[in-house]
Amino acid sequence: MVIKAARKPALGGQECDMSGWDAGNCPVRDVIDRIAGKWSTLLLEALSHRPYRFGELRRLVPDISQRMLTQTLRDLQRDGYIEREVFPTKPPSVEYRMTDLGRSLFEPLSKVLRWAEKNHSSVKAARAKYDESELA
Amino acid sequence: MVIKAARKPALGGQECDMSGWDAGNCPVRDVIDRIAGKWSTLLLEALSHRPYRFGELRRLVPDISQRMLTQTLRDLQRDGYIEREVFPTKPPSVEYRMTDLGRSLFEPLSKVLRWAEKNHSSVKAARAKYDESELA
DNA sequence: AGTGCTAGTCTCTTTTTGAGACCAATGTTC
DNA sequence: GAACATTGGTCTCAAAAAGAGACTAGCACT
Repeated sequence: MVIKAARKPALGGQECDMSGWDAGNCPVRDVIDRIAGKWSTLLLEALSHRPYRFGELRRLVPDISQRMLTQTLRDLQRDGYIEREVFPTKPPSVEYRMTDLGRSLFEPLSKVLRWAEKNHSSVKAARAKYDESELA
Repeated sequence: MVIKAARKPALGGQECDMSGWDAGNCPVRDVIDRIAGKWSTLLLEALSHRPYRFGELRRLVPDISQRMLTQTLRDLQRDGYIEREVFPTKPPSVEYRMTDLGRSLFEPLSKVLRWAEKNHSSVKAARAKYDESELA
């Protein structure tokens, strides 16, 4: 067929293995989908430094809504990355702190964060280039 | 870590200086927000193995809509992680392949993916525990 | 002559997110 | 002693994003 002949040969010459990579039902997605949220990494980053209370996190991340802060914290807690402790103070305060599991996740995750920090300019350059070529 | 409350946005507009961690305006967020999408990591994982065509990716990830596949690929391309090449075959085919920048990103990212794979059971256990305690 | 392939786009509906009011109990201020 | 702020949320409604599915074009195959 013409299409196959004209196409550039694929790398490796081996059909994708995909062993352990079930797109529809894989464990990786089950975990990643949760920490891939817009706010999850941000909160994990914050809580990797030290425990924070709800209001502190809210001030720390000014553009998160209370609703999403509550929800994201609850999701992270449910997956076992952070703990929630209520202190019976006068207005009861709530503290969130990272668990061992969370710390273990944050170790590789922080490397992606550092990559992002380091390569931000390359990404911005790529965007500028793309936007310019699209303009034509 | 020092938390600065919202100050008057001066010339630069940078408000939060938390030892290199600017919540509101930081390069890390600018990069992470894009690769934190539901489908981004999945497509990067696929394209890390070998180049794929649009339809191949669609079959590979059956539960992505064509709309989101197009959009996610375009975002990844815009940020410079993947390249798009059109082959003038009879029904024109389009191939997507990872760039050097994409590969450089995928190196730390793949470690998170492997963490997810390895710790899936811990996360599932945490969820079960949480759900049970919530039920009470 | 009908069907399928290609890589999308367009529209419509459903889900997710954001903005902001509201809560109850206490503490501080005037 | 009345007003107002602070605690960690929840609730509602509007806006944005995502999903489902129809539609496109030219050509190959049957």
